[in-house]
Amino acid sequence: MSVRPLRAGQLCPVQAARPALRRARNFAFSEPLMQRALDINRSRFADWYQAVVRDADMAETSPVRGAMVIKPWGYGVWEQIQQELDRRIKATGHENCYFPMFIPLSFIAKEAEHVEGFAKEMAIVTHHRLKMIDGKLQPDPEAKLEEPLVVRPTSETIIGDAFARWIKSHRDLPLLINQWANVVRWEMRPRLFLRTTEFLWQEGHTAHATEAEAVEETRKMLEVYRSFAEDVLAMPVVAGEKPENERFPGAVNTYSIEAMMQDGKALQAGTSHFLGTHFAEAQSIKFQNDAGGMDFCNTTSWGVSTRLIGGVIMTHGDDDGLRLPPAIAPRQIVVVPMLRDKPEDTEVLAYCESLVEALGKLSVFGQRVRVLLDLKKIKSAEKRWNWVRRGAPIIIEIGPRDAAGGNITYMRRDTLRDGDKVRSIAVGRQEFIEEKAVQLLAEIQHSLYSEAKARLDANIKSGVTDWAGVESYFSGSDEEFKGWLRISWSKPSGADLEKVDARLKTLKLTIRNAPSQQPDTFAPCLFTGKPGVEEILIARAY
RNA sequence: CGGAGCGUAGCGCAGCCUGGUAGCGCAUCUGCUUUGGGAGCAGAGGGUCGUGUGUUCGAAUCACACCGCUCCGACCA
Repeated sequence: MSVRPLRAGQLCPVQAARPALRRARNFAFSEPLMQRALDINRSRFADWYQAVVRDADMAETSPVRGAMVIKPWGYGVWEQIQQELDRRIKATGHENCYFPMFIPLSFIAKEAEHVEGFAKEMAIVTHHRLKMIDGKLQPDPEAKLEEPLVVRPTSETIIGDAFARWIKSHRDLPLLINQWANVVRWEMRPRLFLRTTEFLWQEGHTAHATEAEAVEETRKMLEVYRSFAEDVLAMPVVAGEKPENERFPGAVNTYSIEAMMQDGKALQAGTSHFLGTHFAEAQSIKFQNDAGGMDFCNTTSWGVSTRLIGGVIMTHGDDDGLRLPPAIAPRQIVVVPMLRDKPEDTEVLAYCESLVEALGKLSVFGQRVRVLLDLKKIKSAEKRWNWVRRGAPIIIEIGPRDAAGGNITYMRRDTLRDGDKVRSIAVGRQEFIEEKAVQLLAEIQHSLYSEAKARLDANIKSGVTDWAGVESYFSGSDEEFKGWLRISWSKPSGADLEKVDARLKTLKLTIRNAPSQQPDTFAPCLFTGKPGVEEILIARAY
C-alpha cells in the first residue's frame, strides 16, 4: 500500500462515503467507487485535514476568531499526551508549577530580542472594569490599569522574575521547573491545532550554574521530545539545531524536532532552547558560586503544544479519517454490540459487558487497557463508522452468533481494508483476551510508526549539490507531493544567511534544522560553493 | 495585514448570470418491513439564504459596507 498522498486527479474525484451520497453528487464515476468514511481524500490535503478534525470529533472553531473548542475526543488525546509526557518530564527531575497568565508589560520589555520577537502577536489587558456608557458596555476609562498586562505568549520573563528571587546560591541549582498552561499568540492565519490564537502546552524552564550543564539540559529535553514523539505518538522526527534566523527570540541556540506530514511538509513538533545568560542578565538571575563570587545563571526553556495533535492527524490519518496510535487513544478498544430489537439482544449485551470487563483488566504500555462499550442509541453500523473516523485502534463488533459461539469479530484501524473491503477478523473470545488484544495494540502502535518512518526515510533526498537541483526537486504543481532535501552548506550568518533565506523563499522553502547526526565530511556549500561544514534539511513547512 | 475565492438546514451542495419570497442527498424524528452488520419503503421536523444598509411593488438573487472561512503571501509552537 502506498503511503504517499494521492495526487490531484489520481483517483476518482470524490470518494463518497455512503452509496446514497454518490447519487447526490454531480460526479460521473468512471471507476468503481471506493467507499470511504470521509467524503474527501488526501489529494486535497488542507480540506482533508479539516474534514478529519471535524468528522473525528476532535475540535471545532469557536466564536472567538482563531481560538478553538477542543471536544472530548480531541481533549482525551491531549490528556493521554499530558499524562505520558508529564511522567517523562518528572522522570528527568523536573517539578510542576503554575505561574500567572498575566505578565506585566515591563517584564516582557526586559529582553530586547524577546520583545521584538513577540511584540506583533500580543494580547494586552488594559482595564479591570466595564461600564455602560451611552448604552454601550465598554471598558471604564476610570478603571485603566497603571501598567498594562500582556497575556502570556510564553513565560520566560515571569518565571525568570521568580527565579531571580528563588536562586541565591549554587546550592539552589539546577532549578528545574515545568508548567502546563495555555498561552496566547495573536496569529494571522489560524488552523485548528496547528496554529491557534490560544493553545495549550507545556513549558519547561531551568536555570544552571554552568553553560555546559544548561546545554546538556537543552539537548536532554530535545531527546525526551524525540523519544516521546516516536515511541508514544508513533511520529518519526528528525532532531537537530535550528539555523540562526529561526531561533527563539532571545535564545543562543534553538533545537527542534521536525516531523514529515503526508503532504511532505515539515511540522516543527517541539523546541528546546539554550538561552545562555541572556534572560539571566536581563532579569538579574544570579547566584553566589562556590568561590564566593556572583555569576549569572544559564537558563533553558522547552515546550510542546496541542500542535502535536495536528501532527498525529497529518501523520497517521487516511481516507477513512483518523488513525490513533494506541498509546494515546482515549479508547483503545471499542466494543459495538450489534443489537436488533430481538430477545437475543440481552445475551449479546451480557456477553459484551463481560468482555469489556475482562479487557479492562489487561495492561498495555504500562497502563490498563482503555475499553469502551458503545451503548449509544444509534444504529450499530453508524457506530462502527464513527469509531473508524475517530481512529479507535481496535473496533469489536459482537452479534448474536459471536455471543453464542464464544467469538469476537474485530477490525484493526491501521489496516482497516483489504483493497476496498473492510477486513473483519473473527477470533475466539479467550484467545483475544489472553493474547490477541494486548499483542494487537502493541502491533498497531509499531506498524503506524513503521509506516510513517518508511515515508520519512524515503522522502529525504540527499545528493543534491546545486541550486538547479533544488529548483528541479521542488518544481511542478504545489499540489504535488514534495519531500525534504538534505544538503550541505557553509553555515553563513547575518546578511549572508538572509540572502540564502530569501533565495529559499522563492521556492517557499525554509531551513528546518541541522540534524544532530552529521557525517564526517561535507560536500561544498550548495549556496556559496565554500567548504561545507554542516548538513541541513530544507523543506516546505507548516 | 495584502492578493484570490467562498459564506444557502448538522454535513456536502444546487438555485444567483436572466429578482417573484428556498431545493437535493446524507444526517435527524415517526411508522412498517429487514437483520453477520455503512438496509428498504412511507411520512415528518429543521433554514429570517453570514450581518447590515441600499435599489425595487418585490432581494438568496442586484449594489455598497462589515464579519467570518479557505488558499496564497508576511508571521509563527
